[in-house]
Amino acid sequence: MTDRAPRPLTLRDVSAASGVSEMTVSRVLRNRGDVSEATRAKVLEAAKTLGYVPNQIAGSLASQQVNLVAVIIPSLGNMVFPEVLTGINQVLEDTPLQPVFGVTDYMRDKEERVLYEILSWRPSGVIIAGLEHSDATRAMLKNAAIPVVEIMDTDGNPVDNMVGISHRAAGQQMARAILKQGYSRIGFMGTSMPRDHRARKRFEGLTEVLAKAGIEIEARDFYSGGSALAKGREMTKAMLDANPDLDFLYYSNDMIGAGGLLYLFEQGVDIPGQIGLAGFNGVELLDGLPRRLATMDACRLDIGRAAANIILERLGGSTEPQHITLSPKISYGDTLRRQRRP
Amino acid sequence: MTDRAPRPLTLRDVSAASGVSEMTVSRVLRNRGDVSEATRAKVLEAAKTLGYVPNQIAGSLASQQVNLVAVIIPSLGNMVFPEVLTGINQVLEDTPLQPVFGVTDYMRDKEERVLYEILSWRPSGVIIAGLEHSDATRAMLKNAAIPVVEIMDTDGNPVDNMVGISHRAAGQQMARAILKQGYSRIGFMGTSMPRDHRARKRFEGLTEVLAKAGIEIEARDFYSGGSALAKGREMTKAMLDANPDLDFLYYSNDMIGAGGLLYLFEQGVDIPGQIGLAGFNGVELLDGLPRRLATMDACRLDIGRAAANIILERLGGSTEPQHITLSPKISYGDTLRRQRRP
DNA sequence: TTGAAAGCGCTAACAT
DNA sequence: ATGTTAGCGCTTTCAA
Repeated sequence: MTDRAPRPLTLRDVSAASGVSEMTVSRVLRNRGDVSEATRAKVLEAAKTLGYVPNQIAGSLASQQVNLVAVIIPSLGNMVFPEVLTGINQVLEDTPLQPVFGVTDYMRDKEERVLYEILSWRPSGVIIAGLEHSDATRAMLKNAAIPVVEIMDTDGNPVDNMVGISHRAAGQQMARAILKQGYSRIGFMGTSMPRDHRARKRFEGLTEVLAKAGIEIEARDFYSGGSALAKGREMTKAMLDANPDLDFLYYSNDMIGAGGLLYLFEQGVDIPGQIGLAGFNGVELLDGLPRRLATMDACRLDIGRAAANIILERLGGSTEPQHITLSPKISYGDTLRRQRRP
Repeated sequence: MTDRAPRPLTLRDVSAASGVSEMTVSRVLRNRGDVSEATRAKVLEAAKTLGYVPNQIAGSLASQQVNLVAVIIPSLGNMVFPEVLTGINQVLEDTPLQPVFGVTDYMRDKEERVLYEILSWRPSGVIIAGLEHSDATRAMLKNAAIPVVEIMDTDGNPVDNMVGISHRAAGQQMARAILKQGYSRIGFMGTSMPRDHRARKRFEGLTEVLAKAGIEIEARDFYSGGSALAKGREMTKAMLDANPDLDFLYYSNDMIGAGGLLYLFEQGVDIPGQIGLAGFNGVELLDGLPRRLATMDACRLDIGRAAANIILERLGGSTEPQHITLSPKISYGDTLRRQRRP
């Protein structure tokens, strides 16, 4: 094993090794400006044999350009945000931009700290989940003088750009579908995350439409921690034991919905005849359950891609803030479309 | 809405606003050196009202210290790596260090590119998945002269530190458990990822031990893409249709195992009497299935935490490379321990 | 306890 | 096509 380099190599080293000025070395390494093929080859050769890696810190300071895009998300704990990140990655892959992630754990003050830290790297853009932020956070976003995209949710006023779905509309849409299928005694189960504004908005959208039809949620329950699948099972059992007349269960995510589905399936309950079910997110995973759970796609990959594209366009000179609302479709699966009764 | 700042604020601005030298402002903002309470207050006040955010680019260049830890992983497509990231995050949270992620999609050349890009930020340490890298990648890791931790896998020679489990041993251990329970006609299903060295090593460990007992895998099948749960179902059906005498199915991950389990459960197959099953990863999700699938914990969170701690220790002065092998335990669940036959 | 000077490694701008 | 100069915004080092 070779010894570790005591001091990282600099342009000066490559310059010395190749007999070319630092400036020209820099030009070669960045493919900028006219450089003769001969010197070009010399420089590349020297850089490679030395194992030179450019110092972006110095480069960014000098050029006043930082090829970083800050991405701030609440959690890595389910597949939702990793998928968004994948979308962002896909788009940025072919550009000089690199994503840098920060995780807030759904906490406003942590969001503030993370944003502050990440802004201190002077990124070229920010992608941040949600529209609800502290005043300080909004102020930082505005003062940063860089493109900002707020993602996931479009029910609110963005600082700059936004792309997502309307979770309120999603809840409403689901309520209409439920009513149309003739269900009327409805239970709700979700995570107890007071900070999850999107789940809250879906719930509000649901209850709004139901209320207009004179219907109220008859039971609700919340959980936190543990295996979502197991929780879905337990909560479903408990809710139906306590409210045997329910004919529809709306879950705030597909995993607990899947748990409920498995439980009811094992009990031999007629789905969707006696009880209908729906979740949210459109996780690919569901395609292996005994029944396909009704759900709604949260457009995670598309949101990530769109957000990254907005950043690129804004950096490319476009100046109009973009507000993109994607339209998730209900996927009825096998648990929402009631058999027609004779 | 206020206008956007045309030029980001600098220390100079805070200095001017507070009537204190740049140097002292810098000291206050970093809590370094002795500063009188009076000036301290003045500076903080000025910084806050201006909305000053320090420039780490400049700071890092001047101090030759970059509080970044590079984290290079193959994928965000399942929960394995997000969980590792969570572990890393947890540990780094209370330190000045920030993780920066890069994704390789299980491709060596992409790993090389990503590492090069990320090293150009001069991070203080690198955490990278796996032990199999291109020569260029290994050379960069060595030359970087920073602590490197290779994670997940300990079957091989690390550049510097490593922490993970032996996937070969995991496969062996599972083989022994399978044999001990009296199974002998074994099928294997996994992802067709030639680059997933860890899955390969588990498979090799399995076949080694079986071979010593004079047993060969009787059927194997691989998939790529699509819903793992659905694939598990399909593949299981196909494999058993073609090989009805199999009495054990080993899956390279829990999701396809869960699919197989659901299928067999619906078919009324006696599990684990007629057929035993096992997966790998120990995903929490499994706790809601009709039977608990046998599996092995991949220690993802622990690996992330240990890796981050190693980085901290090495940066703190410790100089001994650490090689940590965690020991996953088989979780027998309900699908591996055969009922005793009378 | 505070300030002044020098320089981190690179690139923009201007020579040649 | 190549080189020179100045300076990015901060911190280290030294002086007061």
